[in-house]
Amino acid sequence: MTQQKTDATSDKDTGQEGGFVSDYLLYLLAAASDVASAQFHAQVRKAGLRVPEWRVLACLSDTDGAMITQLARQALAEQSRLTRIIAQMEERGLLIRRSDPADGRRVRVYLTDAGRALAAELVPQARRHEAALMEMLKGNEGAQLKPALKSLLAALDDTADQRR
Amino acid sequence: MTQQKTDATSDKDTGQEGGFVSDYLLYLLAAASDVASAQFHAQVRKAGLRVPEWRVLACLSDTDGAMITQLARQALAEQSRLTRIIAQMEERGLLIRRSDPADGRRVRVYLTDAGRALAAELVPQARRHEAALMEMLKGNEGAQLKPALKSLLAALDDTADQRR
DNA sequence: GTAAACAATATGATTTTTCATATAGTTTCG
DNA sequence: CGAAACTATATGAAAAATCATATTGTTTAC
Repeated sequence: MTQQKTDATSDKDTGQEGGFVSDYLLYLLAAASDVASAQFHAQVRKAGLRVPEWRVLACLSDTDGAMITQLARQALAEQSRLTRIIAQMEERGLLIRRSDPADGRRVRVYLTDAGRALAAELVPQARRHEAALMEMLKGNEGAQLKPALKSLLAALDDTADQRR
Repeated sequence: MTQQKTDATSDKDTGQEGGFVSDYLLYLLAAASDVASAQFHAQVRKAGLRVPEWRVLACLSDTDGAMITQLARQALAEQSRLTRIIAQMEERGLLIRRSDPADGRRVRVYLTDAGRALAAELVPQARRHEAALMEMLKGNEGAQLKPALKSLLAALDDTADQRR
């Protein structure tokens, strides 16, 4: 019991000897996401953005004129959170909001030149960082990672049509 | 079907047509983690725990007597956050804190019977949920997911020995 | 045309999380 | 031994995120 051993379980290890957690899919996903993102998120903050802001920027650079709700889904954030993030980014001049002429409830969001410039700086950084990660993986089973993740997402999207 | 589609980008789709984001590793990881965890996290909350509390419980059921800092790493939470979570869980009678006789700075955390009972209820639920997920993946490339994630984590742990 | 149902965004109050730093205990080294 | 450097946890203040609900605009069905 209580492996109080200040020995084998030494100070430094993270404790993943082989219990439940270290082989549990949801842990592996969360840990991988956390650890893999950490370095790049530091770059994001150096560029003066918070993580959710970077996500919005990236989404908009893909799909300009998206609506708040769309952005919330894509950027993995809550709607009310997105509303405020968009407001702050608008104040900073990164984007503008325009109500959709076809449906006044909708707010469409467009990058400004400043926003596009920032995206043009960060997206390539993201690509380079991703390339470095992929480089670490080539050869290993890690090479399968992206297809495997897409497969999981596809399977889940099919099933749980709750959120739509 | 009020398909209010202001054109190609219709209402329901998440907008991942094929831009940068939808093929970006860090997005895939974060999204997969989010979506895959959502259902189970709902069960966790029904059991009266918040997600970080569940994580602590699971880690302790693997490694009883862990210290706060260890738990923070394993449960993917900040140290100061962990301190408070542990305090709250102690108040609820799920665990107890004992200062390590060998090193008075360290606080070792042990599950109580109540804590162990709750873990004995939730861990099997987690296993079943995981099994259901794996079931969805068998056949596809998704089957490679766990090895691929482990490979990524291993590669990153090797590199960034920052946090240790 | 209008009330009911619905949909998209906004907002106030609260809870959760982080950040910086304080406190307490330990080790190193002269 | 004792000061400096270090390590583990705690804590106050601030920032971020969430929840419930309000507000505004649109569609449906009579």
